[in-house]
Amino acid sequence: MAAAEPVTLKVLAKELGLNVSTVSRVLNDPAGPDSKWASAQTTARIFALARERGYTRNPHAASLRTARSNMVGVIVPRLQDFVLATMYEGVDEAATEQGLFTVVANSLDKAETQRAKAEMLLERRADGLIFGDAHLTEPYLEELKGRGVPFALINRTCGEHLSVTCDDYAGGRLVAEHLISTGRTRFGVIAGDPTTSTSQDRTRGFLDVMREKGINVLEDRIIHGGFDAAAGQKAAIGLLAHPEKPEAIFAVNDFAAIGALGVLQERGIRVPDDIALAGFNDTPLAAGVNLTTVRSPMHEIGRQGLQTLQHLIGGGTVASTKLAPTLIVRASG
Amino acid sequence: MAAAEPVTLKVLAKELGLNVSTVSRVLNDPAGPDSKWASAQTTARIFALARERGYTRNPHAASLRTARSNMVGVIVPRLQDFVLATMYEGVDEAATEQGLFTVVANSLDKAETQRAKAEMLLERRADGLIFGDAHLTEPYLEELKGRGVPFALINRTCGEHLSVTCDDYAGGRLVAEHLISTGRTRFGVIAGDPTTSTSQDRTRGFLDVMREKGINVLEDRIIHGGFDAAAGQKAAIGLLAHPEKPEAIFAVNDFAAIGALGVLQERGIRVPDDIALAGFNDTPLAAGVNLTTVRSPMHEIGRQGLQTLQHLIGGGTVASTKLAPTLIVRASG
DNA sequence: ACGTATGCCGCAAACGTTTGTGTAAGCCGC
DNA sequence: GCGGCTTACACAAACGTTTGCGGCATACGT
Repeated sequence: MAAAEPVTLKVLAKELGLNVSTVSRVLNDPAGPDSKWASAQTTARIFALARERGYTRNPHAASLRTARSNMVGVIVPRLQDFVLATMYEGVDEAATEQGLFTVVANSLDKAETQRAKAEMLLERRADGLIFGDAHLTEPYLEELKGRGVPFALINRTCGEHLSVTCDDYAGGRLVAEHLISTGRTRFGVIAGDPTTSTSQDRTRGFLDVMREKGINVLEDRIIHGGFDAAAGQKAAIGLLAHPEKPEAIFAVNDFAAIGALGVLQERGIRVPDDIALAGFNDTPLAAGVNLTTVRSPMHEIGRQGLQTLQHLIGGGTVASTKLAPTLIVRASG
Repeated sequence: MAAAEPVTLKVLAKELGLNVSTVSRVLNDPAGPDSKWASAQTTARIFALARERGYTRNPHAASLRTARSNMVGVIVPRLQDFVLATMYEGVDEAATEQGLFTVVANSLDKAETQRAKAEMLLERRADGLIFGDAHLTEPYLEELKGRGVPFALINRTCGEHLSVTCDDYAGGRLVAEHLISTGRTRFGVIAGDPTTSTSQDRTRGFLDVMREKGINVLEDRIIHGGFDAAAGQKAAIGLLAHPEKPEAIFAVNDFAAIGALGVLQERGIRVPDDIALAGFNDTPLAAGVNLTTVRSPMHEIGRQGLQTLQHLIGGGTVASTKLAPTLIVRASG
């Protein structure tokens, strides 16, 4: 067990009687074994020795030289959120395929934290950023654009900034059409954080259908708050406090829906017989509690988010994307 | 809007009429403003200009020179899992406090993927690794130890390897004592993946109490599988297939418990009147569906996991830690 | 007054890559 | 048999840090 000296291009080159530049070029050539940078024989010898010695390029040296880190930073409200965790998985999967790697950070949906984390990632020389926590008014994104930092949004849109999202408006419509088709006429909405596009678009889609069908959803039956189970519980309690209980509730998010479900069960309200309930995203727990919901392609949103960013970095011309949702009808509604 | 040339030590030094070495030393001195590397005046000038120009150290250059990346790699079964996501948040929080940063990867609980991701992280020159996906037999960890790679385990233990976990055995005991105290005598266990310490320790704790109280839990009432809602559903169906239904079910994991809950409700079985149900971890959804469970300090496990690793890297002497769980009694049991 | 300590700072060599440019040898066509 | 073209490599300069060493003052001790 020798001193375990690191195996660098230099030691490979010396052993092969070559210059580091040649070794570097061959090893980096995407053409692989039939690189045009050396004779077939030399190329083979280089690959053989590199493999034998277990050579791995020092990414710090490479990044220093090329001024590219091959790293993209991802900022999400919170990784604990299944939805964002899934999208991040999609981002990371696509990144790995492209030879990139990702670093993720929680913003807790707070502007200052978002900014701090983003700046930290930029200090680490991220080549680009992906935001999963955009709010409808977002001066920081403008600033970044001004600074020429490449970035893309996932999950939530924000103005004209490049984004990959679910077609939330369409998803809201799906739920509305379904619940109306079951014959209900009084509705409540657990609408999530009003400063986000997901909240707004989903409820807008829902309400547009209601309006089109001539159904009036009272303003005070639309309850805003957060996206988690606790917010769902609180909103449900609010909706049930009305003299005329709703016949169906649309929560724009599965977690909020499950929180609401807990309240209903606690009070002995039968679902869906007394009140129907629908969520959004089709997280596994929705299946676990038989919740009607809208499936959004979370993983794919992440994947395309990274691809979009990469095109942007590559200087290509890219446009925002909206992926289609699917209604999943289960026992709750 | 000039060519936006990067602001390096060199440009600072030139502007100040100093040498880069001086600037570097002052900027790196943990003593901060009263560094002993330069006169108070010079130090002030350096800090002033650095701030004005918005200097940020190039981490690639620094890492190249120092051969330390200040990055630790974290490997988890899956970030979608709330429990591991929370632990990772703890890791990352502690890392940020220490001026480190983290990169996380999913292993999907598969040995090959775990190895592949770990090696990728090491190629990126991670200073150390944290595993949240250890299995009871784990040759790779032995190999890493042999190679001198610093690492720590969180969530699950494995042999004598350094770890920070919840005291799962104690948690299992808590559940057993509680369920017995409610007067039930026939039990079923949804035991999760048997190749993990969490599964084994939690069920062993549970069964030890049962044995101590003279209660016999039949072998076929202990159903193994995964840790997710789907596995919970399947296991619950299995348990209900018995002629004598259990009076209480302990799922070693909240998600599995929620899956089981769905099956019970679907069949019109009242919880807890007909069957009591308890989970493990106290995820927010447990509160959402009023599930009795065991609270494990997930975030803190992550934090201490990082601290442990850091001590290990620093050459200190460290021992494994088990953090105490708390029983949370809710409506389900 | 002389030697030594201390404060303050510069010099220069790494760290491991990537990449523009240089240069021999061999082959071609004529 | 000579110019030009390709093949197959070598040379060397960066990229931005960190850090051992050295040097010149001024202050201090005796």
